[in-house]
Amino acid sequence: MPELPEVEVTRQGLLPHVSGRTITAVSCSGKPLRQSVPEELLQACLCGKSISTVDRRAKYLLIRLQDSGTLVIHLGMTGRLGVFPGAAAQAKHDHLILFLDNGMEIRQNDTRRFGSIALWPSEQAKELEQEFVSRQGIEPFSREFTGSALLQLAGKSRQPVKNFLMDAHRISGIGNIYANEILFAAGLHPQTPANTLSEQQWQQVVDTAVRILTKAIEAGGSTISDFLGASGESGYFQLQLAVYGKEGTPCPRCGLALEKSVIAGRATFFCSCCQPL
DNA sequence: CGGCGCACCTGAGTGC
DNA sequence: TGCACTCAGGTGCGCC
Repeated sequence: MPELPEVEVTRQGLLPHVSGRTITAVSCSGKPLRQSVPEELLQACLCGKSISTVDRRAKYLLIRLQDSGTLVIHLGMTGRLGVFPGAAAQAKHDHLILFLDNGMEIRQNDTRRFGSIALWPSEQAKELEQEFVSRQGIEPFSREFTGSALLQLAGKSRQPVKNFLMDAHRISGIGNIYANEILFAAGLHPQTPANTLSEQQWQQVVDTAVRILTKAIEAGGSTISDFLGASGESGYFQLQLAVYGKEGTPCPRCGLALEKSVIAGRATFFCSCCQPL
């Protein structure tokens, strides 16, 4: 599910309910996620610690502890985080529960288990975070996200621009849905080889991406008041989508039927008139 | 090295 | 109703 906007909305929803709270106990389902969950490490490093804040980097949530340790959660395709009263029934596929000192619980739920949970213990947090950051692509809400930076990143790559946008090692946070939406809004065919875009066109991609991601976060923000106990359910929202999942329906700009194809194994939606190759 | 295909996993939807 | 099959918004590995 989550792309950058959903993760950011989860962060914003989580923050007021967890910052300053102390974790009193930890419970794991025992089932592996993408990697196995380091249960003993979590028990040792989380119990008795208070949460200072929650940050986001790319699609990862960074739950910061007062001792500078960091709990790193990736939601994968189906992951959710929510804050529940202890009395609330647990859900199928809850894999991590953090018990808080006010009787509430942070619950991580992930049906397909494509997510991940890791911990940077305080002693190694700095270097582990540096290593982590070095693997991530440009953050769309950072100053480095510019047309000239993308032009340079693209270099000679003939990779379709859609794959380029979705490549987390180059740009972080843009998944299949928003890649489709951004390219439609920017008037670029998803198959356009990355090395053929001008700096101006990259700048157009940058501006469009920021606009669409911002709108999506705002749309999600309106549901944050329901965050508590909702398992993120209402924290997930859908920006009004122009093309994703809409093959056969009229293009919102020109009225021609939208098309669907598969690029790199991912469903791709576009208007062949507004996004010429 | 770059780029593609695939595997990881469960569940929802579809068609017979 | 049941079964078989397809598809799903992420990521990283292996392979050419």
